[in-house]
Order: sequence, then structure tokens, then C-alpha cells
Amino acid sequence: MAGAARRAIVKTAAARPRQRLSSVDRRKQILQGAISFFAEHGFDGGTRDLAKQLGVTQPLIYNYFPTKDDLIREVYQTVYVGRWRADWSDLIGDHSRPLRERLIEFYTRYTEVIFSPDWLRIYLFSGLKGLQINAMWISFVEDHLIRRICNEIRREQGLPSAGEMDITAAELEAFWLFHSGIFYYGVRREIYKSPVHLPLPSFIETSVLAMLTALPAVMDDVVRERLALA
Amino acid sequence: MAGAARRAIVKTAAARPRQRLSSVDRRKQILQGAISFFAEHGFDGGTRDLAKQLGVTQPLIYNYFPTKDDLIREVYQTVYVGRWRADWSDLIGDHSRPLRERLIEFYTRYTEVIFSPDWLRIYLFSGLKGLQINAMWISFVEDHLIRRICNEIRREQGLPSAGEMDITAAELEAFWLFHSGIFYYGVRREIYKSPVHLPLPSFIETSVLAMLTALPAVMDDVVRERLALA
DNA sequence: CTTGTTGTTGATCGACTGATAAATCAATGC
DNA sequence: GCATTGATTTATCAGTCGATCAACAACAAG
Repeated sequence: MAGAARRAIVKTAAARPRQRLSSVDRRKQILQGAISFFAEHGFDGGTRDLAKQLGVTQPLIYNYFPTKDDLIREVYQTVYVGRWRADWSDLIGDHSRPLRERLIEFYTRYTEVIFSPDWLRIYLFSGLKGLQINAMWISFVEDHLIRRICNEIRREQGLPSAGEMDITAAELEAFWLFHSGIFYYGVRREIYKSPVHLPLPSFIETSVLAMLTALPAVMDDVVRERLALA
Repeated sequence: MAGAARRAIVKTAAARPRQRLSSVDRRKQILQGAISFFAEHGFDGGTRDLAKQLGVTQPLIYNYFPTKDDLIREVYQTVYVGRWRADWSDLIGDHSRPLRERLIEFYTRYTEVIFSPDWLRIYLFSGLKGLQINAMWISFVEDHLIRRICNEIRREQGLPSAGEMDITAAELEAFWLFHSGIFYYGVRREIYKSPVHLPLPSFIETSVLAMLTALPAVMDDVVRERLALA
């Protein structure tokens, strides 16, 4: 009787009835919810609040993830490892198109992925927590993007390729200067909600122009130094 | 007797006796301790741990700061409002020295202040917490530094001053690109503990070179566009 | 309609949080 | 030396945290 009455209430009330999902679907739902929840509240956000946002009870989370840390680990896995696009490096090396065009397209694609509050906020949180995610992402960016782009600019300038002469520290840092500048545009806009003065496409165009003007100057400087030593 | 015995122990033992400081000194000590503590652990760090790091008991903190939020507010006040150097803008406008030299010196001084783990970590934490500190700092930087530097570069290039023709969106963002790039060097080094390829002085030199090469190019672009419209 | 499986919940534990109040102790003035 | 003032501590409260477990309920098979 109590059961019947309860069921009736449950069917009419706004408070939705017990939603019964398949094991895999529920797991996915919790993981996706956790991504946006931890992005907003940081990893110190409580599992009860996360459960409330998901519309389930807190112990249910522990049915799918043994500990909160396990859940967090999967969040990282999904957001970072899962969003790196393998074709980014291919795009950079596509000699059938002018470098300027390739760079603009690359940064358009790249920022489509990382300029989301989820991606940026979790990235910043994890950096402050001292996890190695950021250092890993940075070294990945350096190996798969920055060194390649430096090499393309060398090629464009008629300078020796990376195979013939290692990318120098000055070149790497000069490119990091630009790359970080673009990253930080996203942080200003998405995290600090600070007004930016150009829409993203124009900003990318301007940045690529600046990049392609400044890097050859730095390279000349470096190469001149190398030659002086030789 | 027990008192005397205790005093004797206390004088010799490592566990220090009840340190009785003046009200103002204790307040300062707690505030300074809070800066480094919150920088390391974030604002979710517990007051008990902070007290332990200070070598005092937890309730003592509440004798000087009514709530934890009050303490945090004073941390912000001390770190940000208190560390802006008024002479930075003067330095930039000192026409008796070449612009390149001024910029190198400015960024040397500027990074001396902000490239500390305390400053950077609290800055990043507060940004994620949604406080307005960051947006405030950014607009301060834009008004007191970036616009002035853009104006100096205009002057160097024989272009109309900011008074005659407003600094354009493209110029602002182009400069933000560099400024953020320098900021992020500090984040990579101090927060992510990621290897950087140049020591700071060389990095600043390279960045200023890149800046002074690229910005005129962007400006030419902009001015050409303006003239075409006129 | 009954039974078995399993997704889901309510109740609860111990540890820890910010905060309070009363007790204690060190220094100062007399 | 003694009393007073105020800095500091001990003890404690209510609330929240991550985590556990037995009870409950939805669906499928028989």
C-alpha cells in the first residue's frame, strides 16, 4: 500500500522517478557530468553536489568508480588523451599549401578543441594540483607541433632543416612566446571573462602575421651567431 | 613546581614555548604565512594546516581574522594591490633611452615581481574561483602598460600617437600576444615545472626582439587598412 | 504472477572542516 | 610580589566530506 502510494506520487511529481539506465550508459553519464562539474568547481567539489547535478544519489557514483580519485583520473584521460587530434601534425607538414594558410587553419582547429571552459579550467586546476598532465601536454605540443612548425619556417626561409641543424633554444622559446600568447587569449576570454578586442579568427590572423614576421628575425639572429662561432 | 619544570623543558625542548607576540606582529606573521600557504594549497587549504605551518594553534587565526574569507581577502590585497610598482609606467615613457632597452628593463622588473610561485599560483587560483582580481589586473595592465608601450612603438615608427588615433584592437591584441607569451613562460617554469630552453634574461631579449619586429608589421597592416577606408 | 538479477537508494560511519567559548598562561604596571 | 591585561590554548560544536552496506525497486525470464 505504502509502495503503491509512493509510486503514484513519484509518477506525478516533478521529482523524477528512479531512472534505471544500463550500466555503461550510467557510467558515461556520470563521467560526462564529472567533467563539467570538476571544471566548474575544481577537484575539491563534493561528490554530493556532483550527484545532485546528475540527478542521482551520491552512493551511485561509488557503484561505478571505486574512489573519487579514480573518477578524476578518468576525467583527465577523457579530456586530454582523448582530444588530441593526430591530423594536426599532418596539417602542418602539408607543403601543397602556403605556410600562413596552414598555420591559420591549424590554430583554428586547435583552439576549437582547447578554448572550451571544460578543457581550460581542468587544465589550470590540474596544473595547480601538481599533476603531470600539463607537463605532458606541453612536451607533446613541443615535440609534435612547435618543432615541426619551426622546421617549416626554416624551410620557408631557406635555412637548414632540423635534421641538418637542431632547432635552437631561442627558436623554441620564440615560438612558445606566440603559442602561449594564443593560449592565453582563450584564458582571458573563457576563464577571466575579460573583454578581448578581436574575435578569434581575426586574432589568429594577426597572431600568425606577427609570428611569420618575428620568427625569421630571431632565426637570422641565431644563425648569424652560429656562423660567427663556426 | 610543575610550572617551573614545564618552563625548563620548554626552554630546552624543540617544541617551542608559547610565543607571545604583539598583536600587530602576530597579525603580520599570520598574513605572510597565509600567502605562502594558500599559494601552495589553494584556498581550500584548511586553517588547521595553516596554523601548524605557522607554529600556532588554529583558533588563534580567528582572533585576528573574523572569518577565513576575511583572511583570504587580505591575502589578495597584499599580493596584488600591494605589489604594483608605480614607476613601471614612468620607465616605459623615458625617452632618453632606446625603446628596446626600456622594454628589456621593464620586463626584467615586471617578472621579478610576478614570477614568484606565490604571485602566480594565487593569481591562477583566484581566476578559477571567479573573483574579479584577474580582470582587474588585466585591465590595469592594459591601461597602464600595454597602451603606453603601443604608443611608444607608434612614436618610434613615426606613426600618429594614441592621442591622434586610438590604439586599434589589432594593435592591442598583437601586444597582448607577446605580453601573455612572457607571462606564460613564468607559468611553465614556476607552476608546471616544465623545462624552459632559455634563461629568463635571454628569453626577455628574444621576446623584445620578436615584439619590435612584429608589432610594426601589424601596425602597417592596420594603418594601411585605415587609409584605405579614409 | 513469481523469481532472480542488478541498478539505485536511505541510513550511517569516521574523519575533517570553519568557527566559538572558556580556560590558561606570559608580560606589564604598581 | 601581586594583580591586571591580553595573547594563546584546550575543548568542543555543528556541518560536510568520502566511503560503506543493507534494503529497495525496476526489468527479464520462467
